Amino acid sequence: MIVNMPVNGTGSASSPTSNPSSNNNNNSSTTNQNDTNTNLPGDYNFLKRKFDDQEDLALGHDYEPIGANPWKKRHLDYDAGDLHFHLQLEQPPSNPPTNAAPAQSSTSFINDLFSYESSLLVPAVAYSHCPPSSAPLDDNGGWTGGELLELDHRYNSGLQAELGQLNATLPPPPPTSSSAQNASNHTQQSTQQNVSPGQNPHQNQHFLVPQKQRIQSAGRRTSSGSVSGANEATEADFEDKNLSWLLNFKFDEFPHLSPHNQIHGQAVNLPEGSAPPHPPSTAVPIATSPCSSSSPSSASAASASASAISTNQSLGSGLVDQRARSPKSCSSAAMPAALGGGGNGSAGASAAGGVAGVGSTKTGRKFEELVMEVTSELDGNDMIVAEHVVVEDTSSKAPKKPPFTYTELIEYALEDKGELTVSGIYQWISDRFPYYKSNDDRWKNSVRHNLSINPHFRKGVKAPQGAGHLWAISSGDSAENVLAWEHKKQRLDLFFKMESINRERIQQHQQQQQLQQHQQQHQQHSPQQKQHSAAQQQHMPQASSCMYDEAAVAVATLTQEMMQTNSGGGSTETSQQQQQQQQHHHHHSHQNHQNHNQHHQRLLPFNDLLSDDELRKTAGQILNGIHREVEVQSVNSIISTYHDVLLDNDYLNPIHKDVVVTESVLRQQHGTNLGGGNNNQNNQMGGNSHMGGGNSQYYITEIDPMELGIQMSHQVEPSEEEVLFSDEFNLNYFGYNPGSDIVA
DNA sequence: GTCTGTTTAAGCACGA
DNA sequence: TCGTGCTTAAACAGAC
Repeated sequence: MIVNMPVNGTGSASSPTSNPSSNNNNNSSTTNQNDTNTNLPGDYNFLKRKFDDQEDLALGHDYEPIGANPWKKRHLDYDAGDLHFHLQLEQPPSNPPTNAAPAQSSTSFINDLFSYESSLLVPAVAYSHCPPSSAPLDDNGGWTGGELLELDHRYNSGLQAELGQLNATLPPPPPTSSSAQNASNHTQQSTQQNVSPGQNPHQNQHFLVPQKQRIQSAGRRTSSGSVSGANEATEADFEDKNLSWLLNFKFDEFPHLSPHNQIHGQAVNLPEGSAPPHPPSTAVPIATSPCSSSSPSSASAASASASAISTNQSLGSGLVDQRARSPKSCSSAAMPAALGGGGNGSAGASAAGGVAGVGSTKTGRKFEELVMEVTSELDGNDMIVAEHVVVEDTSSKAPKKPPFTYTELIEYALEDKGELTVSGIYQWISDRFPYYKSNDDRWKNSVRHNLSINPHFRKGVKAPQGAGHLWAISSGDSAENVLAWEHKKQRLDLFFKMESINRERIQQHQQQQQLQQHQQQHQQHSPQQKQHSAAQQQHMPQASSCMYDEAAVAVATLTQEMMQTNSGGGSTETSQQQQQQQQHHHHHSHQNHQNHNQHHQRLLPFNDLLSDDELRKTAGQILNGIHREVEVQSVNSIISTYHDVLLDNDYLNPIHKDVVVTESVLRQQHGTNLGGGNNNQNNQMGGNSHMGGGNSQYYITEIDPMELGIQMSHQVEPSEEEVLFSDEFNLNYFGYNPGSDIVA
């Protein structure tokens, strides 16, 4: 729909392709200079460059003209009809037109996960019961295009609820002796290969920094001299990164909350004789969703566990029929029909694929209820998730194919470097994705192919040396592309960050195993202690011998990080300290549960989150406010951090229009005055002096006005030049329905 | 010969 | 079933 936002009638009209960052022309060169790849840990500057949409102009190169950009479509379709209030959880630009790129902070880690729903994590091979100690642990294949799309489709729905539940989990308990023993053989080896001692997630946040070679990019973007020290420490991580954990990582439903636990049937029941670790929990093990299997039937056979594992083994790694393991087909197969897991295509329902339970709100439960349930069940159930977890042996696996298309990989590279030769693109990709380090050059052909056929990429001038040309991103980035890029940036960001968490988890697990081994060795010299240990193990729930679930551990890490951040101390506990805390917590559960519950209530933003319905209602109010041209109060013109958004701000209260526009994903568009009038009013869109020219400024959003309860003032059959649906997305979504236009 | 860039084609997955 | 998006493969030509 189009919301008429009357603007100051002065100023020059800008082209429809102008976007909030379009007035950054004068700064582009400066930005480039400042962005000379001085990548520091946690520096995602290259991810921000998308917002310098005029940057190409600053290059001074002549690019081949481009035509229509089919590239956009795919990345916008999934947003149709969904509120994009996830942006509230990010860091809105302090000055949207010029600083549209959200700054990364330590809390962006959380924000990213709030921006995604947990269900983007792909089904895990889980055990319906604790596997035998010798049970092989394996991952279930590589990233696929389908998984990539799955990430997209799961982008917008139900994230608050899931994250609330995510946060309700705690760090994993220390493994029992048996579990440590069982896991030590395979995991220790894997962790030795996958973990650089001493790493922590924060160190890993500079994963985007090229490890070996900084590609010179024709002077505009120089090599980074900052690549040293910490970067070297992560080189092994690059070499050994294995993302299978993320592939195998999904909450089919949340143990505490899903009202549909029963539909998982035996798959979610603890093995007979193994009491739930924390009765009277309703918790179930991480739902088994053996989507690794190429056979939907096997996937739906939630019996999972061993069979699924063996299937995974057979699948092996690498290029094994990735399409057959598309999470879509997989998840849909695995998803119980009882969940009404329809959801074809639409963003809101897309999450249903395999994420069934995820959309807690989709199941008719208010988010607050879920939060209450989470917080209430924290007592005694904190460890549940962590006790039904799986650690995979990823040591022997070849790198998985990243869940990004070639187009995206190229785009990332070009966004990072501005412009690259083909070989530079090769290098950039292979530096960051070990999958492409292989000698197999077929993927290079695909890269070249994509460069050629995709108008999003433009061939620039000849490379200074050698054959080939410099390639760059098309300068035709409009506002919607900025949004699409924001999404993709988050995906990439999340991709690496979750990987970082995984490494941390493995490291902790290794330390725990070593500790357990040490204890066992000590016990061997003390029969009495050994006997005591045996007795302890006898009383230990069988589930405790299960491996840690990567999801749970990752979530626990998230929670820890959040807690630490919220505590304000900024203290960075070592893994051992955290481990000790976990142990302490485990052993003093009752008291600590209470404390922890309070801790959660104090630190976690559950009570500040709104349900989907409420969000939509709120959005409707906001947009109605815009529509009615009520002067919106300025409360916080800058929402800078996660805390601001979730803890300090009440976005039910009136906020500045700038914020509204940003958070409502309104896109600037210029057009003729559809509704007439109101052009003289000042909408206080400060900084957008380029707008106007006698024409109204409109904002386009994906929000369905009818869904928001916005009454159409009247319906106008727009003339050809009045059609503001300039992009393919809107054409597809609104179908030229003039009733979708909101005019003032 | 190798690299680069273009073009065509086939196949698969997915959604409408 | 069809259209679309993506991947992969292959052929070809030009530049180095």
